[in-house]
Amino acid sequence: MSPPARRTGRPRSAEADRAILGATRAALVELGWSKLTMGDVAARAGVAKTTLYRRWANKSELVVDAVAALLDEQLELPDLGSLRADVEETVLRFAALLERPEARTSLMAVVAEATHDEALRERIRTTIVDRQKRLVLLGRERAQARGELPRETDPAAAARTADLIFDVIAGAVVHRTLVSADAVDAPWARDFAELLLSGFAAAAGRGCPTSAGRPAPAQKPAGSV
Amino acid sequence: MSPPARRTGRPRSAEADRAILGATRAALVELGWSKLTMGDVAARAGVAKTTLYRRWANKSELVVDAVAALLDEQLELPDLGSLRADVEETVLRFAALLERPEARTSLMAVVAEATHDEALRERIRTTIVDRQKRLVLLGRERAQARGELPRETDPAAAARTADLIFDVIAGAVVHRTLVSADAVDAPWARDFAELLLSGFAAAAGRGCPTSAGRPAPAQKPAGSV
DNA sequence: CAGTTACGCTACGACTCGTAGCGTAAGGGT
DNA sequence: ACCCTTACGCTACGAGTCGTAGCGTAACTG
Repeated sequence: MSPPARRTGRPRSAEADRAILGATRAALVELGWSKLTMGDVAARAGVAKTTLYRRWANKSELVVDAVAALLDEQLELPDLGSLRADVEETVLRFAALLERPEARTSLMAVVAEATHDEALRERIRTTIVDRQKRLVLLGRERAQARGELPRETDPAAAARTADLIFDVIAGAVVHRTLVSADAVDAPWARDFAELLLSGFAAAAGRGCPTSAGRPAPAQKPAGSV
Repeated sequence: MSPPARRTGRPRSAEADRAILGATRAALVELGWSKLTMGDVAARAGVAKTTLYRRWANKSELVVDAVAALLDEQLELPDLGSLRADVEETVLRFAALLERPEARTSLMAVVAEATHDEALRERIRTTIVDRQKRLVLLGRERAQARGELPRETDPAAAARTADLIFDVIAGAVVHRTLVSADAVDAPWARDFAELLLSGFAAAAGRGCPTSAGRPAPAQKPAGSV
């Protein structure tokens, strides 16, 4: 995207970049995705509409970048001394981010567009998904250092598990917030962390899975997961 | 929605209703959400554009109804004899549904619109969310009958747990499919069910969280991948 | 200073939206 | 049968958006 080329000519205005992304977020707050127009963003940013099109091919790509910047600013992994506490806090922070109108309205819209736009899908993957997956990897590292989780022997299985955890956490919070339209509050985060750490039986009010009333179901052969 | 009124005059054509919803789904497959136009749907359905607007105020409401019909057709709870198997199968069925282009592209788009449209949010809640939550309630009933889950004493807590499970399952599948853009296949469903039933420790290795021991060959330092 | 690239501005055709107005089709009440 | 009411198809329309082209000017490089 930024080949070493372009050493000559007038450089692009970094000021304009910031103004445009800021204007995009402001417009998302007021108008939402569907009523946001390129012309409006340009006017807010004090820039010509053509300048937008020189940098982004369409509305979707512009909004992806605006949202990615927001995520990077806001999401950090807490270190509260236990896996459970870190999960709860991360869930709450992510939920707080989704409270922002510009995040709510655009995240889903961009994903929707991406369902029939391969280039946009790739941009989301690199700009948002991969960037946030590091939180899971880091959290696992810390939990392992604390002895809360075993260290995996199979790196491929470990990567699969990390992806799974990422989708479960991010997916649950997004679904609760945007689809079910319910609040992600402290009690919910606590229940959710409990479910993640101990599974169904615990979430239903108990400790270990084997105490659920009958012997735990047959396990898979070693080496899986 | 259908007040006892309107007993006089020409009745609305049920044929037109079906044609319109069918045309909407077909258009979603070919064009996706953003390029779908009311005029195009009308043409496909063989009706006048004004007929669409007499029934739905805008594109979002039309698509919500088209998708809700699709969900009702497709989602049933399997009964395979164990909670684990039922969860896996439900995950796979839901994923198969999300493979359909008309479902992928419109579910997210409609949710995005709903973030700044209270009426649409309500329509989604009653038309989609509440309808599918029954799957969770039914699944729990069966698991309790089999002795796989304890019966809750507190109905309020039980309801909270059911909502939680619903968001976790639906959210994880949607996120995996549409955001991470990875396949929800049998191995993933198996890992996911394992996580839901037994929690982190099981997904990362085995047994109860307290047994997290296991000799740990020092793995890569932080920040890999 | 010459070459190159970015910027602001204006204008434009193509398209979609959602509505209004009209004449016609299809039922119900008496 | 007759009117009344409502739905339908059709056409036309103003408003708004999209994305691009063309122009003159600004900024930076060697």
